[in-house]
Amino acid sequence: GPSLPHNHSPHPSASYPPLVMLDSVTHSTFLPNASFCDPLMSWTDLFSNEEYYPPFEHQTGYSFFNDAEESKATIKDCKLSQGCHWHMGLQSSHLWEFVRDLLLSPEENCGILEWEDREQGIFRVVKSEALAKMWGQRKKNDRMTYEKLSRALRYYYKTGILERVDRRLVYKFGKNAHGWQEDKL
DNA sequence: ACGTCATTTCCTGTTT
DNA sequence: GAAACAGGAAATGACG
Repeated sequence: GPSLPHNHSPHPSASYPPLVMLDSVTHSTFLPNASFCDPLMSWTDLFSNEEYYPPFEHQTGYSFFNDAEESKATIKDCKLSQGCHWHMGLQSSHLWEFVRDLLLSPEENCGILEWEDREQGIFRVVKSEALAKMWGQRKKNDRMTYEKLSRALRYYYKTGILERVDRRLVYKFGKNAHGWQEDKL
């Protein structure tokens, strides 16, 4: 597989490592701007805090291989996730689909959501207010808060879209949620 | 114009 | 004490 840089730039003013490209990836279909993350954290934040680099699942086209490829991702690395159909899915109308697509898109995710158990569909909200802002941005609602977003998530327990997990900020996709399982992508 | 759906907003109380 | 969780109730806005 491709070798990825294990060191990331400590500061936005520092030079970025060259964009690593997979053989199968020749161009990006992704939006050129970084508007997805802008309202959530500055570039300074992105490059000065080690915590913003969660374990990363490398992607090629529609398949994953998250086994031994456990390296830290940089924003540039995330560009590798080109070609995945769910990218534009961030336009999805429903909250659970938005959350799902964010979970499946490392670039837009920015460490906001993280899989707790990929196979069982258990995930954790790492940055609650950032998630709320992003959802609010999607709905053009600057008054969105995690408090209100979580209320909407709790309604999903009733419909089987989500299942309850007794841990703070942890949720699980239910039997009526689809499109999140890696072997079905 | 109306009803439904999917939240959004607000709130009071409990828990971590 | 702050941040989450729990839900009830009512308001909203998009849509058919």
